Amino acid sequence: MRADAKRNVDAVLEAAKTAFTMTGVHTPVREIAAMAGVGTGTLYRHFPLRADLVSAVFRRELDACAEAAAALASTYEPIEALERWLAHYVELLSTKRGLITAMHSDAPTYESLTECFQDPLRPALRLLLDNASRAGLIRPDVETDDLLQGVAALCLLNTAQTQRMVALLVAGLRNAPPGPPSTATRPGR
Amino acid sequence: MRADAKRNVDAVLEAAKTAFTMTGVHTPVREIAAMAGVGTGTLYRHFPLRADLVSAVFRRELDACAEAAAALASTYEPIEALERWLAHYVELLSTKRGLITAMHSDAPTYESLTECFQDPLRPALRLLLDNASRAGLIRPDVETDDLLQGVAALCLLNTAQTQRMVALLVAGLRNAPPGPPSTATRPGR
Amino acid sequence: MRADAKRNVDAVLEAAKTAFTMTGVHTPVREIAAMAGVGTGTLYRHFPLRADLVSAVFRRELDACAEAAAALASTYEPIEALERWLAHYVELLSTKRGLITAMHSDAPTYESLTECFQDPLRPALRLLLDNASRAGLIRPDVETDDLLQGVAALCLLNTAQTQRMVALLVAGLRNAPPGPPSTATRPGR
Amino acid sequence: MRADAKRNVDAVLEAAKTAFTMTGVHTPVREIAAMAGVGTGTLYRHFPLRADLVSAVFRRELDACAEAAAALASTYEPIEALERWLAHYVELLSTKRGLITAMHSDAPTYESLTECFQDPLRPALRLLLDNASRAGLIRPDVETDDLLQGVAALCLLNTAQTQRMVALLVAGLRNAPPGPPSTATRPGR
DNA sequence: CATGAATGAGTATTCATTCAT
DNA sequence: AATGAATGAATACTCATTCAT
Repeated sequence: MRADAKRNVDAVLEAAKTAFTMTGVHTPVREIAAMAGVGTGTLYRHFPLRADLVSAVFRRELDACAEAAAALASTYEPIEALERWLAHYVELLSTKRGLITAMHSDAPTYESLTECFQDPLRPALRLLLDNASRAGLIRPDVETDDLLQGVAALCLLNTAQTQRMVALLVAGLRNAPPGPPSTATRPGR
Repeated sequence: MRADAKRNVDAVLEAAKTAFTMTGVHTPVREIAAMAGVGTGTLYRHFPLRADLVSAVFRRELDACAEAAAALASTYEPIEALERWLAHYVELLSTKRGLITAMHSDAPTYESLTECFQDPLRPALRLLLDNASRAGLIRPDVETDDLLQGVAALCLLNTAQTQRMVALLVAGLRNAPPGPPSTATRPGR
Repeated sequence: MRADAKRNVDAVLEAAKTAFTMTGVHTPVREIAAMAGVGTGTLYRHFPLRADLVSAVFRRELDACAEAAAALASTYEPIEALERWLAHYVELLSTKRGLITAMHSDAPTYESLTECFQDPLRPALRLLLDNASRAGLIRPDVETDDLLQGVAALCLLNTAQTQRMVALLVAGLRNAPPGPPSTATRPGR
Repeated sequence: MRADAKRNVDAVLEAAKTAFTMTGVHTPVREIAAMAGVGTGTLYRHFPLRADLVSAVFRRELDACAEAAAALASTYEPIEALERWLAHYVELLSTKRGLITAMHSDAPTYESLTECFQDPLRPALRLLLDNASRAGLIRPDVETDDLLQGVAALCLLNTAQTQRMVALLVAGLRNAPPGPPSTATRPGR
């Protein structure tokens, strides 16, 4: 990549980050381009889809969130590690205005968005889930994607509600430990 | 209400119902009016706000869902009644994915929507929650609105995922079973 | 006219008067009808054109203004009588929001408006002009309609400006007395 | 400015000029754009506000009118120069009747319009007024803006009427000729 | 006579995306 | 590669006027 191209990409990324914070991920392309001091064409060249730009902007945070999992896993007990990581995840999503809505909009521009966010985080959550599961603290049959997307959806709620609902979800994870007790408590399932 | 007016209102309601299912709640006014065979002015006369139309369309389903609570409560055990009712609720919402995001969009048009949906259902869920709570089967500190909105948010997932997540939520609702793991790690929760 | 019809007309007139003061002469028909407690159809029956309603509302003021001319003529000197009457006229027009604009709009509804206003006032101004003219105080060749419409147009300006311009007009009326002096001062005209 | 952009601007200006003459300044944006053979977006890019377009269209005429003042001032006697310039001004406005009412409509779109028109003409009229005033031919206390706007308002009348009224205004401007009638009746005016 | 329901034309403005320069 | 000009579809909402009830 040529030096000037790189410079442009960086400028766009910077501008988009600000714009997303101020106006949300729906901020018009022109506005972002203007802030970055580039033409819209340039922006499109590097980020053909809005989702590309969005995920690029949040890439660092995403990676940091993913990486945090290992540290948490080695510091806290499985359940607490999971809870703390989900809190990270919730905060990551909740502070991005319009992000959750965009993820569930049917606009083709945002189509790949969910995957972009899910991909780097999947192994992280998998690790935490496996730890807890191996320790017999949670049911073993939970799909990471269910949780990743479910929690993301819950981020539509206000912060306090989201936190309460996520806590409930975690409690639900634990309430059905593998083995006879589970079967006993919830017959017919 | 004049006979012809009534006829028009019904036609609009019918058209809107179809439209909302096909194209979502964002369907242009003109289109709905055309489907109903009326002028846009007529539609506006009866439903000045988009939210009015949306809630009118779903009013019947909402009421039916709300009424179902009592019957379920007297037929099934508290937890099962709750689960079955939530299943109703999920089914009600699942066909209306655009609706959920509309509710959380910041568009002023949809501002009153959350309340319109919550209002008739709140007492219904409250009843079921109280029953289970009084029987000591679930924790007593759950807000109906949290659950109503939380489950609604989860309806953004695909059907299977939604069902799994809602099941998890219900599991989380249930009192932490007496036993070392849960009580020990998270006392007072 | 039947008693109830008369009642309706009065109610409409009353409502329109208020409406015109509050919102200007452009106030929607429906609003006026609603204020009067009648249907729009009723309003249209009695005042098919907006101009009909407007002039009906101001009829009394118009007549009062017209009648004032005789009194002024017999109380003041010709010029002062004229000035005072024009001040009346200006006030009559200036306080009617949107009236002047309506008079000059090309909307067919307002087409007859200028005439409605001019008609009753023409003789009044004619009287005053003739008095001054006969006394040799103003040039004798001034058309009442020119002045009526010219002053009306000047009412588009703000109050102070209107007054200054009307004063200038009156001064202009006087500056060209019939006879040799006039010819001398403005050769070539 | 790119060649193609320039071409478009010119086309729009041309189209708008025609449109304003034919249909008035209210002519729909779409129509003007269509006449110019450009998209509405293009029109908006160059003239974000309707007032921008209007003043751009008349800019040339306005400037020409303003410039004429100096020539007239050096060719004719003060009063005649003034009269001739006002005739220019009247001619300029007479074809733009909708414009005058637009200027006084309370529509925010046209808010800046009065200033746009007044600004370039103010110095021109000032010059002529000062010349006449210094020569003792007219009263010295006349505001340019009063006259500019007053004459504009009078342009709402038909051509002949406008001319007569403007002539009257000019007559009013002239110092009250020495003589009993005027001086006696209205001393100090 | 009165009512008020129905009609539906009319328009500004935004913005994603393309493509000529 | 970059630019940014051009495109033009898409949509809500108002209100005068008519006419069925």
